[in-house]
Order: sequence, then C-alpha cells, then structure tokens
Amino acid sequence: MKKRPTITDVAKHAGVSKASVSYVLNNVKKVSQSTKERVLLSIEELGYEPDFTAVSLTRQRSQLIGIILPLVNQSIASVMRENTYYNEMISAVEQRARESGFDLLLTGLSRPEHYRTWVQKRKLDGLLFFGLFPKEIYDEMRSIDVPAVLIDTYEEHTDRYPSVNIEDEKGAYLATRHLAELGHTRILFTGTNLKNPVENYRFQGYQRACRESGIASMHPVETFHYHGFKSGYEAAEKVTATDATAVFCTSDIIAQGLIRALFEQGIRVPEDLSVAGFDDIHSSRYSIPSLTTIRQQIQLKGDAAAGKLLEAMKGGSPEPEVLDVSLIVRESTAPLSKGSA
Amino acid sequence: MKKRPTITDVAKHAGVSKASVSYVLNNVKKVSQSTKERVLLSIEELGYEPDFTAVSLTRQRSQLIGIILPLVNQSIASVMRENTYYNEMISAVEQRARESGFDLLLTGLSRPEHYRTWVQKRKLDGLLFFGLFPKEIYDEMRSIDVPAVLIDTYEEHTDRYPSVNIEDEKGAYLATRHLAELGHTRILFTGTNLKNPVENYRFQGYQRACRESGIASMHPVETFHYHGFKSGYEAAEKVTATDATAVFCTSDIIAQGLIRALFEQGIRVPEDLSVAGFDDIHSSRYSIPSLTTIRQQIQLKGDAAAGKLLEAMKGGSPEPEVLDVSLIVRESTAPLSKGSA
DNA sequence: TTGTAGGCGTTATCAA
DNA sequence: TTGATAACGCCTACAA
Repeated sequence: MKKRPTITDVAKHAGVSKASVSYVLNNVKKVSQSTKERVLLSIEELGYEPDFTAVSLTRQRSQLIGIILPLVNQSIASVMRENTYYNEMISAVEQRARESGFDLLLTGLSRPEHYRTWVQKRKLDGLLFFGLFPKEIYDEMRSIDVPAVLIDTYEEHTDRYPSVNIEDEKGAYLATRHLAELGHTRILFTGTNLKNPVENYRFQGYQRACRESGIASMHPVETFHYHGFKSGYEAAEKVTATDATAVFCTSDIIAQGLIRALFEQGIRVPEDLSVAGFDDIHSSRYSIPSLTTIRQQIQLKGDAAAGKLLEAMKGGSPEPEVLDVSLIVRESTAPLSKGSA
Repeated sequence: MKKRPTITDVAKHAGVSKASVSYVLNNVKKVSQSTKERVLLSIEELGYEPDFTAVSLTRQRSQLIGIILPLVNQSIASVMRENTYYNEMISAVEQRARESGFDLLLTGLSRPEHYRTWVQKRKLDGLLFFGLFPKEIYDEMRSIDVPAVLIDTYEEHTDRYPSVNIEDEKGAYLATRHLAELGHTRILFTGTNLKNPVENYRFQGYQRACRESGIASMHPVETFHYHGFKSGYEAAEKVTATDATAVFCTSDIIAQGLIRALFEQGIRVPEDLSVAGFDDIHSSRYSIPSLTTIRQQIQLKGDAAAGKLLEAMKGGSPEPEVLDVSLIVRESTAPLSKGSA
C-alpha cells in the first residue's frame, strides 16, 4: 500500500509551501488566484485529503460528535435492542452529521467520572445527550465547556445547554382525553418512573385531562424498569388488579408489552381494555392491534438536535425547542363497552 | 477551564524526561522501579490521561472501530429504525469494544470511493461490515489493509477477511421442515432478494426441506426491499395470490409486516395461514401472535465479530465462525386445518 | 536506565 | 501574498 500523500507532498508538487496549501485548504488568508489553482490541481492529482488526526491535534477538535446513551446493566443494549425510539433518532442524527462532515462516536460510558476525560481525550466537538443523566455529568461537561444538546431533559440544565423536547404534558393530556371521550372513567397511567421529569410532565397531562373530564385520577403504575417490552409485560399484573377500563402508557414499547401480557390472559384489547401509548415508534403501525398513540416526530427531533448542536459548535446559541405532538388513533382504543372489566 | 496536563507536565512534576513517562505509560523498555513509581504518582496526582489525537498521530492508529452499515436512500435509517437486528448486534459490539478501550464510529457512507479515505483520515483500527456491500469496497479496504470482519457475508471475500455467519441453510431448513411436519404441503418462501447469498442459502435450505418432505417447492416471493415491515406488508398481495397454507419469511420483520397485512384482510395467523420468521429479534416474543422463528443469537454474533476484530487488530488471523441456529416454535404456526386457504 | 531529539501531518504566527 | 518555523502531544530510535 503506497502511503497517502501529505500536505508536504502537495506543497512540493505544486511548488509552494505547506502554509500556502493550508491556506487554500481552509480558504483563509488571501491567496493569489494562480497559486490557488496550482494547489487545487495538485490536490486533485495526488488525491490528497487532510489527515483528521493531525488536524485534530493542531486545531484541538476532531470533527467528532459523541452520542451519549443511557447505560443499563453496563450496556446500551437495553436501550437499543427493543425500543427503536433511540435508533430512529440516532439515524436522523447520523445523516445530518455526515452531511456536515462529522462522524458519530457511539458510547455508553460506565462511570460518570470517565466522561470528562473521554471527551477530552477524543477532543469531541460536541455531545448529544439522549435522556437524563446524573447531574454530576453535566457539571463535568460544563467545566470543559464542550457544546452539547440535551434531548428529553428538563430541569435547570436546560438553560445552560440547548435542548430539544416535546410537548410531554400535552401528549399525555391528548391521549387521556381521547380515552375519556370514549367513555372511560377509570383510566390508568403506567410509566417507568415518575421521578423522571419527562414522565412526570406526562403524568401531569394525564391528571389535567382527568380533571377536565370530571373523572378521578388513579394511582399511577410505575415499573421502575427502562422502556422495554418486559416493563409493560410485567406491569400487567398491577394493571389487571385495578378496575381500569383504559390504560395510558408512557411509551409504545411498554404498551406493546402490556398488550402482549393481556393477550396471554385472555383480556382483549381494545374490547376489554383500551390501551394507548406514546412515541409512535415505527412498529406501532404494524402491531396487532395497531397502537393508538401520541406521535412525536422522532426523526425530526433527532434532526433538530443535530442542527442545534452544529449551530452551537459554530459558536451560536441555539434556542431550546419544543416539538409538537399529536394524537394518532388506531386500533388499541375503543369506546367503553358494557362488558368491560 | 484549566488545561489538562500533558506528558510534559507529568515529566516535570516527576522530575524525569518525557521519554521516561512514555516508557512507563506503555510499559516498554526497562524503567527503574523508583522512577516508575514517581511517574505513576505524578500521573495520579495530575490526573493525567494521554491524548488520543496525539497518540493517533504518532502511532498511526486511533483506537477506533468503524461500523459500516448499509445505506438505503442515503441513510442508515431504514436499517436501524424498524428491524432491531442491527441494533442488537451493535450494542453487543459496543460493549465488547468499550471493554477493550475502543470507541465505535458509526456511519453509512454514501459513496464507495469515500470509504478508503474515510478510513485513512480517521486512521480507523478496524472495520465491521454489517452485511454485503459492493465488491469494490472490499477491494478498497484490502488495498489499505485495514483489519476487518464481515458479518453475514459469503463469497470469496470471506477467505481474505474473517467472517461471522450463521447456519443460514440449516435455519431455513428447520423452519420449513417444521411447517411440513405440521402437515403443510404448500409452503411459500418469502425473502427480499435471492441474489443476496444469505437469502440464497436460506432458499436452498427451504428447498431441501421441501424435497425431503416430498412436497414441491413453490416459486419464491421476493420483495426487493430491505428487511422492514413494509416489505412484508406489501408481500401479502403476492402471498395471498398463491394457494400456500404456510409461509417462511427470511426475517422476523418481514413476517411481522406480512402478518399485519393478513390481519387487515381478515386472514388469521396461524388458523388460516402459518407464518414463520428468521432471526428471533426481541419483539418476536411479544408480537401477537408471537412468532415461530429461527433463532440466531444476535448478541453472540456481535460479540464474536467484535472479538475476531480485536484479535485481527492484534495481528492474529481469526478463523471464520459459523454460529448455530435453532427453531423456536411459538404461536404463528399451526397444523394444517381443513379450512385453510 | 534515562534523556535528547526528530517525526507524525496540520495549523498558525510572524517575518519577509 | 507567501514561506519558514514553531507549536500540538506523544512515541521512539539513538545516545549517553
């Protein structure tokens, strides 16, 4: 394998100095038209491409964007292997990043105190946080002031870092109201953990809808697992122990797991129990029954996050963004029927 | 933000030369116990961590592993957002890589001719190919001899690069035989494209099972799409146009899409039509009906691929590996009944 | 065993 | 407008 040409080769070939080549490369400074042409020609002829590792060293930046995913059991597996929510977002980010000349570094770091050095060692240009992390991590990041964008994160971090969120409260409100309008008066809220602000807002939306509909909120079911099938599957027990005729789940994947468990118990959805989800991940249109859910435009969200990060990396101060959501009615919800549980 | 310490700082702090620090860092050469201790102490005190970009430049390698995903419509989205097959594997790879001090670079490159420079610019240490790519890409990679491991790839590339595959032929055979044993005599094969060796082997397995069962193979249905719900959903038309009473699909995601389409047409699975899939992705245990399928241990596959790559990067020559598969019988297949289509 | 110095490929400073 | 040349942070002969 012949070595690839360096800037020195180009300089020689064009009969100019390395500096000049660098100038035209980064079109900085004025370069005479003639040398510029000569340099460009040499670059073309030699098939030269700048070496990122060298550029990284001098520029102190890497053209790399780090994606921070939640770790469950020392692995991002739980988060990637069932719920395509993250994957849909990552793919959107990847495309946007690639178009702008950035590559994506994927990781779930194990220990918070490692983040900082990781970012520094790699000289990451920007970070995308998918979800909420321990507070100390944000502090670490701030101390090395690396641009970052937070997705699905509320709290005080947001006013320091740009964020992309959705109308969580509204989404849950819409779903719950939909169920109420179908005649349900015993509507259950099922989530993973109300300590998470995202879910908490959704719970508030649920409560508001109940209030406005003149029905009583029920004690929420929390699974204390991540958003996966199993979480919903195992929640079934708690769900069936109530007299609810309708359930709002804070994610589609939980809803799907729940529906599966109900199916095994002979409880029909929606005939016996209506179930609504949240996210509108891809599979929800294809599941049986297809899922009534709150659509958040996941790809748009990823794209927006990537866009804001690119802007922040250029020195801008992008505004936080809150994307709208909408109710998608499919097969998993139905009017309250006489025979309901 | 205070600058992070460099090797020079450590050297000063310890009262030795940069070289000595480097020596203990890479424990190369003999270093006296005393200086070694002093250096380690300084490293500890200063919280020093080597800068990867600098190391990359001198060592000519990056501690980075590139993941090459198929691009559909200029995006890896299609491949990541529905079928968790890839995601399950990526997460396994990520964990293994992280444990060994490597980070993952995620990408779907648009143009084959870009791969080479991409790998070189980033000084990637190794590549993981998920699926089959245009031949020219392998040639490019060979020309810069970067270690790589191919997943789900047959053909002559395999004898140059280590590969991880599964018993594709056997898997399809098992599934088809299962359907035949249930009494089905009109069994349909549905895949995306028989030109892909993986699918072709599966077709051969299908044919063998038919032969051994004394039933006629049917003309295969090809969707000519990637493995997604839509692919299966749209295949329904072709499927129902036949007199098949059972269908073997080359992926779970296709099977799920197909089942959904059948559901909409009032065709019950498995009562009216048995459907078997391939992969055993996570959702297949939770779908309704749950899917009879061929299990490939996806995480194991990813882990094996990562392991081989790590070995190859150390200069080893890992053997190709073919993982076993097994039949998982669930709800989507049933004995042929009188009333079947 | 330890230190000096050159090099990795670019960018950036400063003269010329 | 251009060209030396010194960083950037680390590794590694080669010397000492």
